[in-house]
This record gives sequence, structure tokens and C-alpha cells, in this order.
Amino acid sequence: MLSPEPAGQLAKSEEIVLALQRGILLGERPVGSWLRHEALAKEFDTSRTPVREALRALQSRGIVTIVKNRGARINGQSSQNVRELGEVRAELEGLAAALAAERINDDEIERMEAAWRDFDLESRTDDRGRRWAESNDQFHATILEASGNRQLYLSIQDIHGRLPPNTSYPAYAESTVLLRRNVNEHARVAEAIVSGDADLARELMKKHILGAVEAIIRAKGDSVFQENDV
Amino acid sequence: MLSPEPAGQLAKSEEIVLALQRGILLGERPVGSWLRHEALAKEFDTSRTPVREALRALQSRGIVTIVKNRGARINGQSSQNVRELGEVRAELEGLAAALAAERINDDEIERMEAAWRDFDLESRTDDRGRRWAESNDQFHATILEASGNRQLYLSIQDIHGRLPPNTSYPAYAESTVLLRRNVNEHARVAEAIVSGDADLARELMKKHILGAVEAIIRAKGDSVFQENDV
DNA sequence: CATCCCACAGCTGGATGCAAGATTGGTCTT
DNA sequence: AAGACCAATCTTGCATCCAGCTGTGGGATG
Repeated sequence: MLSPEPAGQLAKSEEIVLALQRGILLGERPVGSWLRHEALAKEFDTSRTPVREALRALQSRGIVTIVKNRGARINGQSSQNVRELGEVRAELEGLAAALAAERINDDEIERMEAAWRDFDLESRTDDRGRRWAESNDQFHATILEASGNRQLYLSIQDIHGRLPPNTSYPAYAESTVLLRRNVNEHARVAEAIVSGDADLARELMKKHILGAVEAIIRAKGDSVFQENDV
Repeated sequence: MLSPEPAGQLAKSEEIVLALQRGILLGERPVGSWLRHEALAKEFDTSRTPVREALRALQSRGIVTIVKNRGARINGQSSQNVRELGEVRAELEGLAAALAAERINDDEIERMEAAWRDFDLESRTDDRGRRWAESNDQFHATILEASGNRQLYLSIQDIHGRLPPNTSYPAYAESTVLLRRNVNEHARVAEAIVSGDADLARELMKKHILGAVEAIIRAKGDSVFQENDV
């Protein structure tokens, strides 16, 4: 699959990178908060050295900012930046959809369609957000895989790393209309890919991403992406 | 400008990252070679700790691979990967050109045109490669800046980091025909941008990048991107 | 002469020590 | 009472130390 590491023999610092990245993405670690060496070392049952290496790696990915002699804090994004990121991501995912339309195989078609086919709009609201997020991830990941371009995958990964935490699914969990439209868009994109229409697939995917970004920004308001505490 | 750091108060590890990245890009540090803690520590007049942090950062950018208990070595790229990277980069630079066509200001137009206007095709061959590289960088950097999308800039930076070292200008230094065509393409892209035709600018830029990538691969042959020693 | 094995040297990953910069809370001054 | 000042404390950045893994070369063995 597309997961970058088979795990098992990871260096301590790499474990910490993954754990922190996940925690940040899930919103467990709030934007703007500081990441302290000693605290993290204790939390991950190690010394400060691997923690420091992990923080450098996260800085390289644009996820945290290290201020000299002060420490590392989790990056926020202005709604402006989120919009700019959306613009870039739309372009790349559009490319992925276009490539996928030319190269997708039956197995990938099956997985892609499974991602939205049995999505149940009627399930409980609190669960719905998480389920949608999974389905959504699966859908986009499959298309990316079907594009056959690993560098494209890496670039989109990179963009995900720069995204503010926990943005998407709260917006959708609360609005059946938005959610239904989103699922519909997935279906239309999938259709275009399966029919082999690269240009259409690209256009639909681009519109899909740009629309989703705007929906999220509208739903959350500008302030949410920014730092909380100083 | 677009340079990421104002320098002056960089942490040791950040200096090392920049120096290594530059050295790798220039080909001074060959693809496939190992980066030893002790040697680098001596070279940068510091201890192994900042070196290790720098290597983690470079690994996060995909520039080196760290093998547990063995060390860090400089990544090569297969011609397949270079082609995939080109595909992604063409898309992003195409977007940049399209955005630039809608937002560019006079100062940026001046810098963009300056980048190719006074380019002298008749200069000595050995110098020509370097001059072309500068001119080329300036051209693309200005368009990127004119796009007004900083996230786009970051993504393209990221791709540059993944590119194998020293690829472009040797190919152009040796062929006046290729070089002339390249300069011509720049002119046509610039024209489209100045005239405000976003779609045309995007198409021309995409073709320009894709063509350049193919030229490079043809010129250098596949092997050059791979590791030399084991 | 080829192969296997093991000890040794080299190197990395992680832990700890220490000096210096940053923060904070209290005190003194006006 | 507001602000300047300063010392105690916290935290980082870098250096050093140690244990464990890896590759290698030489000698024993068939």
C-alpha cells in the first residue's frame, strides 16, 4: 500500500515524528502549543536527543517552527494559506485523477468505488464525521495510487503535512447537505475516471477540492487555524 | 525576496542543512555517498549532535536516506522518478504561470524579462552553463513570486529538494540548439503572462518543463542519476 | 584453494552533562 | 500604582559518553 514505512525497526526519533504528526493532525496537540524536550522525552520514554531530532524533522516538513533558545511550536495556518494550499492541492489531485483515468486497473476501480458506494448518510452524526474521513481518505489514496506517480504522492503528502489539524470532518459532520454533495462529487469523479475521460476527471477533481476548501473555511471561520496561546 | 532565511542567527544544524543541500545540488557531494557524523562534525567545526539533527532534517526532505545503524547516504533518482517529478513540477509551474498571468506587476515583469532578454548565447561554453542556470532560476523564481501563492513556492521547493544533483545545466551547456530553444520558450511564456492569457501561459509553461525534463534525461542517460558506490 | 567463523574496529543511536539564553515573579524606585 | 530591574528558574543548544549493531579481515578448517 501507500504507507511509507513498514514499521518494526524504526529509530526512536522516527516513532516520535509519526506520533507527533498524528497527534497534531487529530488536533490532540493544539496549534500554537509548545513542544518541550523534557516532557516529550518522558512521554515517549526516551532521552531528549531523539526528541530533538524528531523536532528538526518536523520543522523540515513545515509542521512546527523552532525558535532558537525558545523551542518548537506547532504551526497554524491563516485561512489565506489554507486557500493557497487548496489551490495547489487541487492542481495535484487533478493531475492524479487525470493520470488515473488513463491507467487505473480493475482492482483499484473496485477499491475506489467501495470508498463511497456503501457510505451511509443516515448513521449517527458523531460517528458520521469519522466514517466520512475514512471513506474520503480511501477514495483519494486509491486515485493517487492509480495515478502510478509516486512523486505525486510524496508532494501531496507534503501538502497534507502543512495543513492545519482536524479541518475537514467537523465541517462535514454537521451538514448533511454538504456531505451529500461531497459524496456526489466523489461519485462523478469516479465515473469520469472509469470512463477514461482524463480531462473531465481532472476538472471535476479540481472543482471538488476547491469547493471542499471553501466549505471548510466557511464552516470554521478564519480564527480556528491560528495559534491559540502565546 | 524568496530566500527562506535571513541568516545570522541560524542554529548549527540549520547551517549544516543548507550547506549540505547546496553541496549535493552542485554535485560536490556525489549521489550514493555516505555522510559520516564525525567527518561532518569536523568539517563544520562542531560536534556530532547538530550533524545528526541536520541529517534527520535532510531525510525528512527526501534528500538523504538514513539506514539504521549504518548511516545516511545521498539519494539518487531513477530516470523514471525524474520523469515523474517533472510531471508534477510541470503542473505546479503551469499553475504558477497561470496565476502570474493574472496578478503580475510591472516590477516583476521587468525582472522576468531581464532574466532572458540580455542572455548572451555567444559567450564561452564553460561559462554559458552557469549563466543559463542563473538566468533560468531567476526566470522561474520571478514567476513563482508573481503567482502570489507562497504554498506553491514551498511545494516547488520541496520538489527541487528531491531532484538529483546538477542535472540541468550540463545538458544545456553542450547544445546551442537546445539552449536556444529553451530561451525561446522562456520568451513565449513571458509573452503569454504579460498579455494576461492565463490558459496559454499555463500550457506553454507545462510544455516547457516537460520538454526540458526529456532533454535532460536524453542528454545524461539513465545511469547518471543513480548511486555510484556502495 | 575456497569457505566459514569470530574477533576487532568503525560507526551509529541514545543518554547525560553543562553552559548560555529566555522567562518570570518579586522587589525597589519614582 | 506603574514601571524598571534583577535574580532564580526553566529550557534549549551543544559536547561528550557509552552500549550495541555492522561490516571486515584474518586465521582456522575442510
